[in-house]
Amino acid sequence: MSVQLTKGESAEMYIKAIGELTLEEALVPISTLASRLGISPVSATEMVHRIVEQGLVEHERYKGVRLTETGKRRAMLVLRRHRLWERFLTDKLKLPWEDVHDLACRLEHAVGTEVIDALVDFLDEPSSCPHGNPIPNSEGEFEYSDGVQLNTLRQGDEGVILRIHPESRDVLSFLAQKRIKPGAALSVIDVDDFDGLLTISINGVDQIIGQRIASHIVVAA
Amino acid sequence: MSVQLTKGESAEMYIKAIGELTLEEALVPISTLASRLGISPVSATEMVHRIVEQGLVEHERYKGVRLTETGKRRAMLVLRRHRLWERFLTDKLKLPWEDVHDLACRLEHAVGTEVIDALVDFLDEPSSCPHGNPIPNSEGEFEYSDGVQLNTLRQGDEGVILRIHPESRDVLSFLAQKRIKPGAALSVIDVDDFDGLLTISINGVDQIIGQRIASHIVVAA
DNA sequence: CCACGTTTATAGGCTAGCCTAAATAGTTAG
DNA sequence: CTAACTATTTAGGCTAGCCTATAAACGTGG
Ligand SMILES: [Mn+2]
Ligand SMILES: [Mn+2]
Ligand SMILES: [Mn+2]
Ligand SMILES: [Mn+2]
Repeated sequence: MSVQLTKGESAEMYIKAIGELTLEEALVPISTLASRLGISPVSATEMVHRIVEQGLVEHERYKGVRLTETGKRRAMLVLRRHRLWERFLTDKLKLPWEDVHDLACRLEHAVGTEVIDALVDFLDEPSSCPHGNPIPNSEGEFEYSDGVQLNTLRQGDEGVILRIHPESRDVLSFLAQKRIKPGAALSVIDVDDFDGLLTISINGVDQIIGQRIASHIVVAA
Repeated sequence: MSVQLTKGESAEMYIKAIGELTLEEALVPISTLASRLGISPVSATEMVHRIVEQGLVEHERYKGVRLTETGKRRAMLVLRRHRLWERFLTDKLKLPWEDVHDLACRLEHAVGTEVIDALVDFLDEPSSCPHGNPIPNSEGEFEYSDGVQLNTLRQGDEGVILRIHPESRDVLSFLAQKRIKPGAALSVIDVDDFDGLLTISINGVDQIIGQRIASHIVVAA
């Protein structure tokens, strides 16, 4: 009769986070990981030791962590589940763009391949999440299309928004409110000399946004 | 940025199980609960104390447990989520009848009202799970249509299968294999004098089934 | 009415994940 | 080359959920 409750969702969140942070730096400091997960550095270190034991990551002392091949595959499969659930929640259930990220973060741990494969069929093999990030295939492989962070653009530059990365509820609801989404064309009207505030024209409207938020917006190169 | 992992799935499983077992006896002995959940009686007793503290159940010493109003509502909402996910998994994802119960048992804890309400719309407000059990409404209310357990029928009795209850992977795959599902008409050809083996005619085929499995099959009165 | 079986409690233990405070080790800028 | 800063470890603690072994309390059949 036994029912079996999950355990080990944490490990999945750790490797997923490492996978996402690896896009920025090859070696992720445990402190960065800890703050991303909202966990104390001490606890993060403990958990890192556990997942090192499990062969999911390598740790270079005082430098940071890196996923092993196994770990990378596992992490990408979590990301796959996450992004597929996001597609389902937005496309089929019509839930708000800014809500689905957190909801998918719960669902991503609940069920495995059987459901996910069926979900892929049901959704007609989508290639990206609603926020523009690519969905890894069943082997955990995927490619990011080339793009640059909006905060690196200068006055006069133009481009189309490719994706929002990394995703978080705060960032997404801020952007939803300003109607800034993947697919939108934009041009940089001005970049402030002091704080780097960007004045951009998007959907025919001028908006002023800061460096922090701009770093989450990836624009086609 | 904190991520928040669930905890408390166990409590949901306990109250759900109590809710289901209450159909048979008003006061559920902790031992019954324990064996249903595949947990030791000592651990089940501990957990019962915790959910008593939380006001979800009442415990009559040496008799058993009973859901409080709050507990009943909560339990029925878990059941609601469970049965809705089952419908989704069978109707939309085309997953096997006998697989969806266990899968839904994972999904039922993952997300709350926002997703479930949207799911109800998406599924066009289904009234029962694929195994014939009614889906409680958003207040946790529902009604079982009248029915009797197949093992209480005698030779010559006829009826239509209403539902399978209680559900479990073993029971469902056994029945799937024998193509015994809700909606099917059956008649009792014979009841064995010694072990109560039932010979039934269903879908034009004769089948012999035991008392244990027959007790999971509810037939229209 | 009392012995036997069931139910509950007690005692002692375990793992996963989290925490803080304080000590120590490594890196790097000046 | 060392002080300051950062990264990690150590120590000590906590909760939720599980476990086994053993003891005590209860309730009922004969
Ligand atoms: Mn998650
Ligand atoms: Mn996304
Ligand atoms: Mn469950
Ligand atoms: Mn069902």
